[in-house]
Formats: sequence, C-alpha cells, structure tokens
Amino acid sequence: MTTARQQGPGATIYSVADYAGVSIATVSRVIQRPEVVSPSTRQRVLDAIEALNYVPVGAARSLAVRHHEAHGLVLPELSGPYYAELLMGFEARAAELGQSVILLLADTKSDLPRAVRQLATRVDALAVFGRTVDEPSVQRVLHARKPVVVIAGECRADVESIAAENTSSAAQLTEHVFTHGRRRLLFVGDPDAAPDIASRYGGFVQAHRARRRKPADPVRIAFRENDGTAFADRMLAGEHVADALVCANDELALSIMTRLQDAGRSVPDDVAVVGWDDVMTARYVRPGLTTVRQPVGELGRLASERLYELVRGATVNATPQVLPTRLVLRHSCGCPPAGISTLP
Amino acid sequence: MTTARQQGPGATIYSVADYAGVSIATVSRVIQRPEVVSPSTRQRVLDAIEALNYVPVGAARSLAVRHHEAHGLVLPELSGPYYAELLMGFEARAAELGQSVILLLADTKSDLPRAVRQLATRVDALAVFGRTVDEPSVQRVLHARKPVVVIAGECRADVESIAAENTSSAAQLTEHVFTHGRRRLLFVGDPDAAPDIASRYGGFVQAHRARRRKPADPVRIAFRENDGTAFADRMLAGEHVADALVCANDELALSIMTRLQDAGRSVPDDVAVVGWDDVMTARYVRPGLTTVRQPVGELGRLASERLYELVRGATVNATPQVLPTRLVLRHSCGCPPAGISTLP
DNA sequence: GCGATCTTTGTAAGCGCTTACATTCAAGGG
DNA sequence: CCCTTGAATGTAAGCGCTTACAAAGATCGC
Repeated sequence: MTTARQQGPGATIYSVADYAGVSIATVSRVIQRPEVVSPSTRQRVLDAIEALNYVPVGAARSLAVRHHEAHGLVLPELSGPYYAELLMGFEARAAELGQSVILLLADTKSDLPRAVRQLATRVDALAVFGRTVDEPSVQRVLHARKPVVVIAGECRADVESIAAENTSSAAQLTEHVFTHGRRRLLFVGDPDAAPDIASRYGGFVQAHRARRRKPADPVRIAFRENDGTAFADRMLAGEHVADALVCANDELALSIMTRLQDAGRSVPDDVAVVGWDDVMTARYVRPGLTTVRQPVGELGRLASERLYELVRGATVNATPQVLPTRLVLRHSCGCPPAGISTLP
Repeated sequence: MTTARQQGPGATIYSVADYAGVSIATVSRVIQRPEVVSPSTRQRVLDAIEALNYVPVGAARSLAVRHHEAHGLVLPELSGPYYAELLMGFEARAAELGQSVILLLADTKSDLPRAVRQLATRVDALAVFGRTVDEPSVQRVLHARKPVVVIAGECRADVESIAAENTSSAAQLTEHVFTHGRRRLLFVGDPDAAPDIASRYGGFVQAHRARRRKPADPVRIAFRENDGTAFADRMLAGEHVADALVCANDELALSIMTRLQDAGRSVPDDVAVVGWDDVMTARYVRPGLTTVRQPVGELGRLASERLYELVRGATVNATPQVLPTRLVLRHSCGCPPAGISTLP
C-alpha cells in the first residue's frame, strides 16, 4: 500500500518513502537506527524528510512499540517555588530518559477523576503528589498495572513512595528554638492538611517530649498568605500567646512575621518565627527567615527515574525513600545577626 | 479478529468486548457516545471495563482520530513565579478544552533541537516562549503546518504572537521615577537578552526623550540574583552613579536593593529602585518594591486557547495580541510609606 | 567460478482504537 | 400480514508507525 500523500494533511512515512524511492521500513530505520542503512540511501531519505517537512506522528510509534514514552505528573498547583522546583527536577530527569512529561494540575480541575483517567490513557506511568493517591481514579491506574509513585504522601504497601525527611528535622528545628530560651512554642498549620505537615508536627511534639514539656495543640489554619495575616492579627489581639512560632511553611511564616513587624512587634525579640521550604523571600526579609531546605528538585528527579525503572519491570520499593533536609539558620529564630544577608 | 486478552499485558478494547459479549465498536461507543447505546448493553460494557480495569491506549485513539489532543509548551525554565504562572494559565485552559499539555523546559536540555522535534511528534500545536522560535527545529514544526504561537517573543508575520505590554508601561514607570525628582536613572538589564527587555528599555528611552533628557546606556547584566549583587557591589565601589535604578525584573531589583541596604545605603532616599513582575517578595521587603504586574496567567490561557482554535482551522492573527500591564506603586520608588504592607 | 556469508532493503503483519456502512430486528402503518 | 422505518449492533477498513522475516545482491574463500 503506497498511499502517496503530499503536503496537505502532512507528510507521512509513506510520502517520505515515495519521495526517496525506498520502502517505509527504510525510512523508519533511518530514523531509529541510522547506522544500519547505507550512507547513500540514508542521505536520500534525510533529504526527503527535509524536503517534505516530515514530522512523524508519535501516536503511531507509541502504538507500534506499545509504550507511550511519557510520564504523567499530578501536582496540586504551581504557585510558590516548591512545586515548580519539583517539576523542574522531574522534567529534567524524564527528558534525560527520553520521556515526555504530561502535567496535570489538580486544584483547578472541576472533574479531577476524569482528568486523571484521561491522563492515564497517554502515559506509561504516573507520579502523584501527596494525598491525591486516594483518588479512586488513581487506584484504577494502579490496578491497570501502570506504575505509580507517590511524592510526599502517605506510605502504602502497594505504591512506591518518595518524600523528604520531616519528623527529625522538625524536631531539630524545634530544639534549636528551645536553645534560644523560648518556652511557649506554637505550631502554626494544620497537620491534617497533608502528611508532610503531620510529620512536622510530629517532630515538634517529639522535641517537646525530649525536654519533658507539653506541646501545645497545633493552630490549624490553611497555608496561604491571608491565613497567616489573619492569624497574626488574632495574635496581636491576644488570642494566642507565644514567644516562638514554628510554622508549617515559609508562606505562613513570612506573612505572619511581616504583619507582626508592621504592627510594631520585634522578630525575633518579642517572638521568634521559623518556617519550612526556604523560598526565595526567606533570604530577603529582615531578619532573614530560619527555615528548612528540602531537596525538592531531587525529589522530582528521583520520582521520574523510578517511574522509568518501574515501567521497565523493576520491583516496587516497599519502604519509602526519604531524602535528607537541611536546617537553614538565619536570624528570625533568635540567632545573632551578621551584617550581610545569608545567601544560599 | 477477537484477540482475547486478559490482564497480563493490560486489557484492550477487545478483551472488554469479549467479556461483555459485544463487538469492539460497541465498547468504543460506550466510551465516546454513551447515549447511542442501549442502557442494558451500556451497563454490561461498563461492568466489563470495571472488572478488567480497562484503561484505553490513548495513542490508538490519537492515531484513529488523527489528533493528538495535546498542546506542547516550551519554556526556558521554571524558577521564579513568572513561568510557573504562565504554565498554570496554559494548563488550566488546555484542560478546559480537553487537551493534555506536554511541557519542555529548554534551559536544561543539552540538545534542544532534538527535544523540540521529539515534542512536535506528540502534539497538535506548540507554544514557545521568547526567542526560542528562532530554533530551526521550531521552524520545521511551522513548515509542517502545525500551529505555533510565540509568547513574549518578537512578532513575525508568519507566527501568531502574544505578549504583555512593555514599552508604554516602562515609559510610565520611568516617568513616575522622574516625578520623584530623580535625574540620573540607570536601566539595569540586558535589552539583547530578550525581546521583552528590549521593549522595556525602549520605554525607558522614550520617557527620557519626552523630557528631553539623554537616556544612559543600559547596564548589560544577566538576570540572576548574583548578577544583581555583583552590580550593587560595583555601584558601592563608585563604578556606577545613579539616584534611581530601573531594573529589568524584580529578581535583579531585589538583590540590588538588599545589597545596597545591607551596605548602609537607604532605599529610596539615596537611590530609588524599581523592578518588573511583582513577585511575591516584592511586597515583603521593606520598602515594598515598586514594580509592574503582568497578566501572566492570562498570557498562558490565551496561548492555549489560540492553539486550540488554530488547530481547528482558525487563521493566524497577523498582529500580535498585547495584554495590558499594571503599575504597582509601593515605596522603593520614593512614594511615601504607609504603615502597612501593600498586599496584592 | 560457485556456494556460503554478510549487508542492505523490502514485505507484510500487527499495535488498539474510530467510524462509515451494513445488518438485524422490533415496531408501526396501510 | 407485509413493507417501511428506525434503533441497536456488528463488520471491516483504515490511522502511521515498527520490526520479524524474506529476498536480493555483494563479497569472499577455495
């Protein structure tokens, strides 16, 4: 079947073969394994490809090789540096492995299950962030035997999971605040909102236990700037009393800190504030925000790499992989200021 | 051909059809147009799908319908809020239109042309950011008749382009700085680095002309924090003299401002500093950074939407679409401070 | 100079869907 | 009661690739 087709609906492997006077098999070879084709034929085919502006239809290859050669990534959203960095790592590694990445942002989807099902249709494997795994639509993917890895979610026996260390760094951070003589610490953020946060609160509690102190209940608020500002206002109104705030993330820490300062409170003298993530702003505010740096990009890279291996038959890791984090001490915790900003 | 296939290599439309005792056509109908199938059969098929954990192979559909139902997006990178926001807008609109998005980050690719060619293989249309269009690999896509839209790039007759307004906002911003009595303005950033920046410098020049003043040559430095810090050091060393800095973006403005302050200079008293983009940090630093807000998400949404229309045969817009920007006046320009941070 | 061996190219059978068209069957009209 | 009509389903022909296998030269040893 030599369906001669020109321009119009786009060149195909047939039109290229015709033009070059070879069979479609040869065209395919020139593209996939040029070395097996004789130099002169190869050149003729290459010229034809050029002349016809041939762009192969990836779907046809996918169908033939029975692989999509694509990884899916489901993220809640993309504001703030955290997810962006994760995505960068993921994409970079995927590209190195020859895989495309199809992105799905969950928060903006009115019909997430549908979106996930549709995504599953076009990828060999899927990475999902946080709690999203509970989605029945994700379970379906699992049951269909497509590899899934969970990033920063709960560990489950049947799914591979990857996360940054939380508990012990949080304990360490909390203990550090104790060493500055603070005694009334408040954990700001909702442990139920994400497994990550739960672990951080766990560390907070653990550090208290180690000192035989009773940890306060967490202040359960959401993660956005407004929420932080509102909390600061309640604190200024005397609703909460504390000499140190251990915040679930930097957004919260920053908005709270700024609001308190604008109202005339001194950070860290009146109240110490620490965050989590080390966003860019953390090093620009004064005092610099003490926080925890996670290897976010590495998380993404690792996820992508594992997907690749799993697609190729690797067995799923039962125990979650945990990447180490690093305390970044600046001055909002009470550490003495130097004259110069602490750059990364 | 009733290739009965069970679990193992994944259920196909054939195994579902077998299981439900119908033809593959009926299965396909249940998925694509449920209403044309009788309720009882429909249910039987749905049950089969459920029982076998059927996930269709998207590539097969793409091949049959001759559409990938996917849009490609080529971005330089993803650090900072700018590209992330663009991507969010793009993805959101694409999803609304039923299109997947395949992301390609250019900066990390050692063989970009290859990556673009590979991307082109799997999408119906492509949006590329900035100068990347000049890539011959992108030209190839164009010649293959796949729609391409350029975001924030140069306008060219043959490609549709979308951008935020730059020149006149830059002129306005510059004029604003003049009204604070500043006379020695410096434009910090390299106009040759991106068309965007070139336009902003254009506005800077224009504002000078309007006042019959001679604009200084741009200070050609790159966009990252280090570059800003280094520039600030040179300024402190007396290498550059100015009472106002109009920076190409916020990253630059912030790093410069912070460095100057840490060295004891006062912003805006000694030198005013303004940026571009309105990143999160801009409202957290003190003084708040005066800057320009772009409708970045809208840029992304629009790009996605146009791709969709172009794929469906719309004719390309010869004149670039320009979205309006907004001046965000805070205090780094010399405007009098209020007590409270200027939130969005 | 002829068969064995290698290299290069072609043939053709899928890959798993969609959909135009054909078939079947029940309901209704005359 | 037969024929028309319409609803529901099936048949089969692609969609554009990859690749096992076959075929056809070219090369070489003896």
